Formats: sequence, C-alpha cells, structure tokens
Amino acid sequence: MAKLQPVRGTRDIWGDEARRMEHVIRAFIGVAQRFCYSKISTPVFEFAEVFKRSLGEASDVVSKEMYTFTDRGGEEITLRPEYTAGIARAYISEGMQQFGVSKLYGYGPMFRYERPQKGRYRQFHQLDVEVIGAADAGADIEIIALGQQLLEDLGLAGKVELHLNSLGDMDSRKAYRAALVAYFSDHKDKLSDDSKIRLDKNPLRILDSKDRGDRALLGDAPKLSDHMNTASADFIGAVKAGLDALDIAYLQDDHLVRGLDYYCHTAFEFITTELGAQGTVIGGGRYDGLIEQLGGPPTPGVGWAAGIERLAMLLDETPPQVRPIAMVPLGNEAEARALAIAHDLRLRGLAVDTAFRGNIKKRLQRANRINARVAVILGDDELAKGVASLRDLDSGNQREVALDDLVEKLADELAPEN
RNA sequence: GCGGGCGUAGCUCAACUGGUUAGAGCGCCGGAUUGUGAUUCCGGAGGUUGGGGGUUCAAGUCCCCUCGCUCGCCCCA
Repeated sequence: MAKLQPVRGTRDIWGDEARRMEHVIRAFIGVAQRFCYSKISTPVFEFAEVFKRSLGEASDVVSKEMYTFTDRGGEEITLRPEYTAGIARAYISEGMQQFGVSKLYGYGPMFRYERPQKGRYRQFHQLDVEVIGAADAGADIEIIALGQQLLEDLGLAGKVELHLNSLGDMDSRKAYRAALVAYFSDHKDKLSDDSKIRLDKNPLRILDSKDRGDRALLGDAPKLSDHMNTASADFIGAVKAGLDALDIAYLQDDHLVRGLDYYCHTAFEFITTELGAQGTVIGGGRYDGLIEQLGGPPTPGVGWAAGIERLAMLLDETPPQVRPIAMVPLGNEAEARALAIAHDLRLRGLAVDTAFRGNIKKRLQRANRINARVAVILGDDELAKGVASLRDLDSGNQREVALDDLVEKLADELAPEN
C-alpha cells in the first residue's frame, strides 16, 4: 500500500456514480414489487461449503475466484461470489417449501478475486431475482419479462439484446455432451489450448470460445437441437411462445451455455455491445438441480442476476435529483429559526438543505451548486419584520413572505413539482 | 492466472531528440460586491511527475522492480 487507496478492484462509490447506482436499484425495486416478488437479504458471507457444493469444486469461481478465509472459530468462510447459492441455502434453512412457489428479489455486494476491468470489479453489486418451486415455463417467461421491464424503465432496452438458448434437461444434455466430446476429440489438434482443457472439464464452453480456430470448427459441430428430447423441446418452445406473446424480442443463440451441471433448459443473457468484453448486463437461467445438490428436496428454480455497475454505466445521463429548498439564515437567531422552518418543511415532504456555515454569499453559492429552486433568506431585517425573503434561484426574483405563512406557502407552491 | 497499453494539480491534459524555477483549462479559495448565487473582472493556494531503485554532469522523459488503472484472454454481472 504505497499511499492510502482502496484495495485492488474495489473503489469508493460516491457522487454521480452513487446516484446512478441508486437509480438502478430504485427502478429494480419498483419492478420487483410490481411483479410481487418479496425481498430477501442473505448474509454477505456463508460457509465456504455452500458455494463449493452449489457451484462445484471444479468451477472457475470456486477454484480461483473466491475470497475465502478462516474465522476465529476455525470456520471456513467465503464472501459470496453470487446470490443464488445463498438464496438456495436460505430456502432450505428457512423451510420455504411450505409456502409453495417463492418469488424473491434482492441486491447487494458480491466478491470475486478476478483481474479487474471496466465493468468488472472484485467487489461489485448485483440485482437478483429467483423463482423457486415452479417447474413451469411461465416462471421463465415471467423473470425474463421482469428483466425486460427493468431495462425499459431504465431506458436501456434499445441498447441491449436478449440472447436465449436451451440446455435441455439432464438426459438431453448428457447425450449432447457426449456428441460434442466425440466431435471435438476428432479435431483436438485444431483446438486452442484453452479449449483442450475445456474438452475435459466443460466441453459446452467450447461453443462460446472466442478463439478463431475454435470458431471455425463450430460450423460442423453437433447441435443441441438434434439431441434434445421432446419434453425439452416443448419446454423451450413454450418459453419462446410466451415471449412472443409479450412482444419480447430474442435471439436464438446456440452458443450461449452455462458451465455448471445443475443448469438446465432456459439460459439467457441480456447483452450490450457498449461495455467491451463485459457486455452481459443480465444473465440467468433455470437450475432445477441446485437445491437438491445442496441437500434440500428436489426443487426447480429459475432466476437471474444483473450487474448494477454495468447497468449504471449504460445510463445516458445521471438522473436528476429532487431540487431542494435552501435555508440561508444569517446570525444565531435566524439560524435557530431556520432549523425549525426546515423541520416543518421536511415534515411536509419537501427537500430542504442546510449548510451550517458561511455568509450569505457562500450559502447562495452552495444553493446554486445543489440546484436548489428557492432560497429562504432569513436575516436581522427579515426577523425584525416577521418575514423571510424567498429568492427564486432560476429567475432571481425575490419577495417577502410572512413567517407565519411561509411553510404553508412553500408546501403549496413546491409540493407538486417535488 | 496470461499478454498489451497507460500513470504529471481535485478533474481533463501540455512540457521538442533527457537540459535550468513542471504549465494550461476547469474546479477550489479570496477579492471587486462586509445582506445576494448562476455571468464578468482581479488575485491566490494546490505537485517529492503513483512508489522504490538504477543509468547520467543532468530524468516527468531512458532501464529495472512494485502499486494502481486500462484493453484483450480466461470467466462472468
């Protein structure tokens, strides 16, 4: 640590960036509530076992990206690298199966030990929705629709494309995997080094390789659709029909895959081209095997996670803040008076800023900087007359208003626009 | 974890092939205007050129290490 700085891949979030992220979160809460999802907060750390069991020992996240440490009690603890595993654990811990279908939303920080890039941090923030206990394609359709509405509310729908694929059920997937391994094994000499490793570990991943040589092989590679059983084909068919009915456009993307074993059927990502290699802004899918793998009853689930930073970066502009009333008292008596007036105005629901120090010039400068609509100037002259000077900061017009009427008047005049 | 690029004031950037006291705009602070912002004018503060080491008479500039950012790979949100 050469000088005082945040640790690599973390940063202080304030000013415009904080406002953008807050805007994203507010929009998300609004949409989630419209869809009648319930808030769930799970701990930012869990027993390491929770993630190892749900993500798999061999996954990249577990093998090289987790922040894991031993606490004073000797427990192996991990800062959550994603939301779903913790929610699945909570579902089991809290016995949520008694409630039937659980529709949950949450948001907060995640931690992954990765090389940082734009839109990729070691501490980052995600939005998350999950539907647990519903095997019906309707759940898949609904969460995709939820994501679409979030993007529309944020004004980002035009910058993002929905990519959609099906991984099929376990049987289909197994059959396809075998076919893929057979095909790529025949061409192993032409595969990239990365893909040679994938061939053992995670052959589906070869499909979304960015290596040119790999891509050249994809044309003749077996397609999942040829290995999908009827049930699987019907399922993705139902999802697509549902999206069509809602006018949600999507791109069939045969190369969109998921590495982890418990994923099945629907896989989707909302992708933008504006963030370089970190273009996935919302990613999700169905994970019918997860809860069982964690030790719970066989329970279907589907969900997605969104990167708050990535969404915030895509916003065209920083959302405007409420324009406040600025209190500008001069002198001790006025200061006390202003405090009481500010209190009353805030009780009426108005935004009021107080500066605590500075002469009239300083305070008006501050009022201007925070984009206040009106300044309430209160000095000896005003106090003597029992009035306040109201200065309209857009027009520069100034008038006197009796202190007795002040709160009422401001509430009347400003409330609608606040 | 692998490979490339970049670190100069709070921010955006300048400083010819190494050459004297590292500059500008914006922002900030003060004044013109001791009770009036946003405009205008004047003045000011602010830098161990990310950090450490080396080469040289001389390093912001060249070399090495390190920290951070950034682009790509891996992976993902």
